[in-house]
Amino acid sequence: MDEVSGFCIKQRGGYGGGSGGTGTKCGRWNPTTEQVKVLTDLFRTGLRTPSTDQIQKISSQLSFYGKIESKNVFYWFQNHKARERQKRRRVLVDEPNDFHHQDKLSSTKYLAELNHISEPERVLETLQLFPLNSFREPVESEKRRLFANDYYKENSYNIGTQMDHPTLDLRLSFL
Amino acid sequence: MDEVSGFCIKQRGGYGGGSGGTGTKCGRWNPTTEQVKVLTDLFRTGLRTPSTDQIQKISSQLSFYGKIESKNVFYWFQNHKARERQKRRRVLVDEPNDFHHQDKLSSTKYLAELNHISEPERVLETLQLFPLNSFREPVESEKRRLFANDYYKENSYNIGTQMDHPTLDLRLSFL
DNA sequence: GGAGTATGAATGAATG
DNA sequence: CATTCATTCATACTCC
Repeated sequence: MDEVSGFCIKQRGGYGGGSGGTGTKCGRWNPTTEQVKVLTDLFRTGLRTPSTDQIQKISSQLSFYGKIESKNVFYWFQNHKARERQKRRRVLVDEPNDFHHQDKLSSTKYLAELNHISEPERVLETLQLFPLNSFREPVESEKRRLFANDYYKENSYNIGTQMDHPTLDLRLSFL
Repeated sequence: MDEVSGFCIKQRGGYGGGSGGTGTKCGRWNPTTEQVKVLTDLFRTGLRTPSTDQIQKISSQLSFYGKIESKNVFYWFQNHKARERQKRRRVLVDEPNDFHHQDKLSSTKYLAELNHISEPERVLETLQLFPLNSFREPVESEKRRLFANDYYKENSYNIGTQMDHPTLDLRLSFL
């Protein structure tokens, strides 16, 4: 990630062949740094969803640096793409406010605040159903539970405002 | 990827937590006791895998107590759930004979955790209970995408005759 | 102050 | 493509 050490020297690269059963638990692919570098370069170049052919070729090339299979390349791109998207989505809605240093409330008071407006909403998760047929004619590819509207922005919760009723219920009411 | 960025670029400038990791340097998120408390309460309530927007909301709330990002919440739940499962599995396998190996563990933390887990714990969220398939039943769903036919050959490197040495050059021209 | 542990972070491997 | 699980790495913390 960003602020982490750059000195992670894993013992990767150990794809030794044979060597008597390889006591090492070669459960999953452990890419070498060269392999990672090449893959990252490819990604940076713009490659996001390589075709089967491309995967084959990449795998062949990378096999020079160590054991690798096509599915590893496939998964690598899948994961890399998904995680970059995820990270972007999070950071987008994350940092804006750093109001976290004015006056520290006690834990009980905070919990009380979380209970504000104990709506009988009872959000049990997995029910993100809400009509979105208002704009845009529903394209066939509009299915998917894309509840995560990318333009999800500020959520005003009145952090430091009126609050009483210091119960320790904490029913996730703010969710 | 950008995992090669020096050391701490991040400073968790004082938000003097109630206790816990105050005074820590920078590097990785060090939750305050209040944050941990709230997260644990949420977990106890039954929340195990919060959705993206739930994560964001939780993060927003917890940011009052100190620096926090969405990914921290994400990882927290991920780890907490995984380790509880891991622990449970370990205990399950670890009980071949009913020896009171309680003396060996001798840790109040362990006891506390046992006490914690044995709680009824109603999961109010997409519980995938129903261990119908928990008994092997090797219904092979390992379809392995389209890469079951991996042409990877261990002895034929240098397919394109273009690399002969890990020079990291690799112009990506083979695509 | 080093061993052992708790835990944050990362990622490979899936599944739907 | 979104989400999840398992495993591992890295580090903060605790206790001799």
